[in-house]
Amino acid sequence: MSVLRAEGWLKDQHESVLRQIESRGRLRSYQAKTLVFLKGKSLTHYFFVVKGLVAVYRQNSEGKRWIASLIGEGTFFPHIGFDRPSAVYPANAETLTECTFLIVHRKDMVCLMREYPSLQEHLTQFLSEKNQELMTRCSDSLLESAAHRLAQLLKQLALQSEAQAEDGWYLISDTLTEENMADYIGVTQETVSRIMSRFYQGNKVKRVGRKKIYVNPEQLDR
DNA sequence: CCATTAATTGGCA
DNA sequence: TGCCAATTAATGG
Repeated sequence: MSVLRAEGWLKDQHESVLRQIESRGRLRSYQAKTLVFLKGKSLTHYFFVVKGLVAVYRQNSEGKRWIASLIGEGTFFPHIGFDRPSAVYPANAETLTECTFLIVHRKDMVCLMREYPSLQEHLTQFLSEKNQELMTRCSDSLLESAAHRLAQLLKQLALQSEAQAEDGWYLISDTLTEENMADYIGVTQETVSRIMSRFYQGNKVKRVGRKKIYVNPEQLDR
């Protein structure tokens, strides 16, 4: 039954609300690197991430892409279209890992918002936070170095996973490839690799195999 | 063990 | 920094 937990975006929501959302959605699993929706297509569904990680991105005609936002467990996407029946998806979305979503029709989502004011309020707050994040990322892209942007991303992932912290080190496991990070901060994967090498040498980041990345947020700030 | 995919490195624009 | 090429390393059957 309860696949949605009161964590992440749904934190502080009553159990009854979670169940209502669940009752109006259907579960579906996707393999890694699967397209979820395309930019410009009619916005018919919202996706709650029960498991996995998704990239919402735009791409130019030459194939270069920019990840506008990373969607992890406990939140949903896209973040627009609640007000307009004719809304279209604002970007493409692709699973970076194997994923499980609770998929809800746009219309049902709108009804839920109306029926549960707490959800509506939550959404407003959530959107304003996202707005701030986006502004910061955009200004960082123009004002800060690539190393700084990568550091911000790693810290965000570290604190977000918040699972395994030990003496200042956080584990980020099995999520982003360096290519994903590159698409997120707007550089090539070679550049990410070189910056990562500097982080290893500066004891800001450690790596075990290809999958486990340990981050030390404090060292990263120096 | 092999095939595939990811990460690293050097050279040059 | 980006782009290309070559190489090495890890991962998943």
